[in-house]
Amino acid sequence: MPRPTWDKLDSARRERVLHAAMAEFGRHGYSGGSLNVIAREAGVAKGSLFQYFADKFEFFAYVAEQTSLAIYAEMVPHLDGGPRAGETFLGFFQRLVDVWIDYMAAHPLERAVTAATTMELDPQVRQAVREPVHRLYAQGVRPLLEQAVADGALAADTDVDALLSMLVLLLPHLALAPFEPGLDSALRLHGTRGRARSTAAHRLISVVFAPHLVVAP
Amino acid sequence: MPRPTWDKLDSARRERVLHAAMAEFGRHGYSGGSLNVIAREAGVAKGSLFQYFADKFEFFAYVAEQTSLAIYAEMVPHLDGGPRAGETFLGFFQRLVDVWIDYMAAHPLERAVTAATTMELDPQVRQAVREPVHRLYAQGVRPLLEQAVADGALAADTDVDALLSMLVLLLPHLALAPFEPGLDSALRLHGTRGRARSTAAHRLISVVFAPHLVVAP
DNA sequence: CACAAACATGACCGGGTGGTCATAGTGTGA
DNA sequence: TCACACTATGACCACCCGGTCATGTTTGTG
Repeated sequence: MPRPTWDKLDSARRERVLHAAMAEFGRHGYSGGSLNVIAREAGVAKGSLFQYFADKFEFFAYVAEQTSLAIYAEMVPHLDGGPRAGETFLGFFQRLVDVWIDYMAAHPLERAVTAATTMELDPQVRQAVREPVHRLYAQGVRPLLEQAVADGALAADTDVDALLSMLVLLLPHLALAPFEPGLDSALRLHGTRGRARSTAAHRLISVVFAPHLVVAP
Repeated sequence: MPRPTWDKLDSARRERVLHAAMAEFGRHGYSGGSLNVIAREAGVAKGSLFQYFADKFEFFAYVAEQTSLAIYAEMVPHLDGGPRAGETFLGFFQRLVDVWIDYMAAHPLERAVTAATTMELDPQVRQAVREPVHRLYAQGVRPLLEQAVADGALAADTDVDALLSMLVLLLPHLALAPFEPGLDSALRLHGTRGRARSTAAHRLISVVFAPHLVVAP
């Protein structure tokens, strides 16, 4: 909820401010990000920032939301059709994540902001920033899940809301994982030789070991 | 590397300082944590903190390392024997994670510090704090991996170092996941009906969907 | 007891923070 | 040309930060 002034702003100026804010908040997160730095880098007086946003939190929340929207806009074309002909539901989501990862690779600024919001420690800030993301998921992903349930690809008793919440939490981690030093594709994680059935933590563990297991558990 | 004074300290006082530091750093992370608050909560003059540690970073690194050591000490008895008779290597690690999760449930302070270090944004701080953890893994977990390779439980061409690095990155997330609001066990993630083979991201996705998939991909 | 070494203390420092506000500038419509 | 609403600006505010240091206290030792 930026002030009306923000929308009436000269777009070049608005872009400069947004860009500087993404860079600063992306580097240092919400509490560590400095409004002084943002104003300086954007070539704008600090006072101006408070003409656009009520306070630092609203500013950060706006930056986070805009970033989510930008990513979402990139995903929409791939969401639209649902699974392609002959594509499994799982394969469909795998493809979506690949698209997201490619986007992250091409947009370091958006990636940094995503990381900053994902890594946010303060529960209040984290939740407030996750809420609009949740809305986007509810709009773009929820119908896909419901369709999958209707098609029989997902179990009829699937708790769609719970599944949606989990996706909101997990997918950013997945999209960011390839850019974590030490977790890159050089680890030869492609291909699997094993499988496991167990609790959630167990299955995540199996993900780690799958490419290395000779004997299926 | 705390100053010598720290070790010669009255243990009650030392414990108060450590406790206050874990609480504060656990809540607000490294950059957000306040030495003033720590000193006040510990009932100690701020100047004293600088008699024990050279600066804030060394202090934080020490707190993080002590927390890792405390957790590690709890795990040692379960690491010692390696897999039990009849236990698969994967099942063994699954059991370790369960132990870790139980520990986290019983020790919110250690859990908060783990979260703060895991969520740390600054790459330098994150890496510096992860290094001693890596050493612990190299000491406690690496032999298990090597043994598994020798036993044929893991593929002979397994890159043990890479696998170790990945475990250092992933396991804390797994241990913390059950305490993330919205990711709790109420999601009925136990039991699985499907399996998938694909890239790392794909397999993580399969973890999300496994309990819900009716038809194996 | 005397002396010294070690330690605890909190006032103090420079600097950075989010946020405010009086002022100056700008654009618009009559 | 004037008047008015709007916006850009940066000096300024109170506050908090990590870190220092002179001082007083405690402790160990001969």
